Amino acid sequence: MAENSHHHGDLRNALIDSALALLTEGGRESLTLRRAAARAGVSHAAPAHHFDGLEGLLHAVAARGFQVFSDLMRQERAARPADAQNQLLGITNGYLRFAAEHEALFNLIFSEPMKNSGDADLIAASNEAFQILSETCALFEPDPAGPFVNEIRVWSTVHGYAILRQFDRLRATPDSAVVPVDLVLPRLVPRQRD
Amino acid sequence: MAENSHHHGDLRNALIDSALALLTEGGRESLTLRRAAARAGVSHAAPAHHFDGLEGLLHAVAARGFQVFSDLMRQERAARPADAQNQLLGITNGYLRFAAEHEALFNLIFSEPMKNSGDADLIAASNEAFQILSETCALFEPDPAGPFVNEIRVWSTVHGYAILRQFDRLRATPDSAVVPVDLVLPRLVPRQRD
DNA sequence: TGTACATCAGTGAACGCGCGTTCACTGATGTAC
DNA sequence: TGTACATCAGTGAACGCGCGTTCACTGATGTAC
Repeated sequence: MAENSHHHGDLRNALIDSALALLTEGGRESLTLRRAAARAGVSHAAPAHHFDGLEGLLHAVAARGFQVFSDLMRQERAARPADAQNQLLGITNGYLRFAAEHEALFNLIFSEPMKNSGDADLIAASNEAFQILSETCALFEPDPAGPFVNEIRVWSTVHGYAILRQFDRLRATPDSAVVPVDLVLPRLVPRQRD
Repeated sequence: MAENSHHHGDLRNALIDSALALLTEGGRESLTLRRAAARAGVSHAAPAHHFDGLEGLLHAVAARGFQVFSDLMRQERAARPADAQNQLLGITNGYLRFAAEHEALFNLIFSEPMKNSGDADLIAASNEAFQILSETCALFEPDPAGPFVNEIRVWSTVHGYAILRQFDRLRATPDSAVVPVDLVLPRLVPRQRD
């Protein structure tokens, strides 16, 4: 692909990269189609060839966000011993790292416009992330109350914990220590080997 | 106060009311200073006399949001038997009702611009809501791991549960039943009477 | 291999829009005396 | 009680801004033959 070419080659991905950078630097409010285009070194009309408006770009960014999210969880899980408890801690650690290190992106993927998006890529990426959490919960005995109960318990807890941390609500007073996530997670029973 | 008066009388509160209505009808994106003014039947320049820009209005709306939040929790708690478990269920029910019935407002009060706001009213209202949850947790034995652990466990769980519900993630498949919150909350030990 | 041509991705000017903000103003309210 | 006056809350015109979108265009790419 020639330098100064009229054709970019992979503008779609370049725009998503630019959008992620804008998000990181200035949060959701500083992410616009025009800014993403400028940052990718392209005219402001160019994105229209790749995304269905700003919302289309947001969906694509969120889909990419879920991929980063999944990668972090898998990475943290792989770095730990294979027993259920450690695997779960890996997942939750990845979850919390994502919320902390990619705060604006984390907030975006769980924001209003991502509900019922209908965007196939986004739905797939989101399902994949949730799948990772689910399969790790499968290392434990199912809660007697029914299937999927453990998944929701873990997932609710870690998500809420991430949000409370964003608002610095994890300590009783400004002086006291933060309550660590290990103390907060439900205590599940590892599945018996047969 | 005369009809058609040049002076409104209680414009500040009227603007907050208008803002809440806009929020309910169209979400955060449809809440602007100009629209709130128009809805309150006042010129678009009037809000400047009462709020420090859009952000000031948002903070005031969020403070009011936390009051509604607190009221709902107290109301649900008061409607139940006095034992610890029922009181806690009341609180969480209020929490979840607020998230469901005032979704945009719920999302606003936990949104980026509300972090480190420095707005005294907002901080007070937010502390009050959290206080209600804390005092209800005080009906249970503290977790041996330390103070404030139960608070964070309950709070993380119910908050995460509310978010997952917004994204319809409380069921394993579109056909299966929603996992109810009672199964998800941590099982705490009621405090012994002395 | 070369030529003609269709397709496609990016350009740049132009558009209208709603936004927050400023400003001189006005008219009502409240206070001093 | 009445008058003068300061204060304050709301007006309406005007501003500049960045936004998304449209449109005719151009130049590169890819394909048919």
